Amino acid sequence: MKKNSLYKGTLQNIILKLLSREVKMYGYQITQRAKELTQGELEMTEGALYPSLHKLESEGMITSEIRKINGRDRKYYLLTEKGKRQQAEQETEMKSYLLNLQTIFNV
Amino acid sequence: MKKNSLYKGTLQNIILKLLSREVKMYGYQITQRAKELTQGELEMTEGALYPSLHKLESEGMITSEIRKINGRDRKYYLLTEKGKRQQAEQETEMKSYLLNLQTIFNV
DNA sequence: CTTTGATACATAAGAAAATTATGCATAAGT
DNA sequence: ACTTATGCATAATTTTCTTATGTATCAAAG
Repeated sequence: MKKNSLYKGTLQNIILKLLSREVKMYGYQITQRAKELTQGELEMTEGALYPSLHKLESEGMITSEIRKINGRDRKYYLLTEKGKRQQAEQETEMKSYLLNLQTIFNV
Repeated sequence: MKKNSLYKGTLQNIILKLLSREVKMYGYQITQRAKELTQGELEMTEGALYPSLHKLESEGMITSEIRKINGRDRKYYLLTEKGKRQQAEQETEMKSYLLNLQTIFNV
């Protein structure tokens, strides 16, 4: 992600979380959603996003389907059952991680 | 750090924060403090910690002084003025980062 | 009295995960 | 015609870790 290198290591977790809140999403949409939610602070780069999506798919966490929208192809991704379990697990870790950082930074 | 790869990218920030709360600290002490504050969840590895400290020193963010304690050498590190400014800046970024993740994960 | 675990620092090799750069293609606005 | 936004993809490089290894002191245990 651009701008703030703190996000390093959180990309996969964020992708799974965003997917868990929708039936399906496509790559570009994920970048825009992340940007909206963070007031423009989190700008996912394509070079990080797409390889990460491919990895998740190869691991069976998500599946894809291509739809032609307005004459253009979009590749939608959706969580598998395995991906849903993984997402729940990673969300637990994320919450613990956030609490730990709050402790260290006395927020 | 061991266990949870979410911490990737936060090491330098955490080191500076811990140093900002003490007059000085040595490497091993930093690992123990981090572990305490996170109930054992954050275990900094030496292979990540020491190179990071050396980098911070080479950048003028911290200085070091060796003290012989109980017949053994300890290398204490302390923030420079530049390091204090850097720490304050990074802490601001960290807080924004935490708020953004809380938004994404609706915590 | 020797071995183990904790303390203490350091570095090299390799892996993981990002950035940067590039490529292709369509649609909409100026 | 040109630029910006949309949309996906991959290669080269860099950053930042993990893992492994090395050195050394001290205390406790057997």
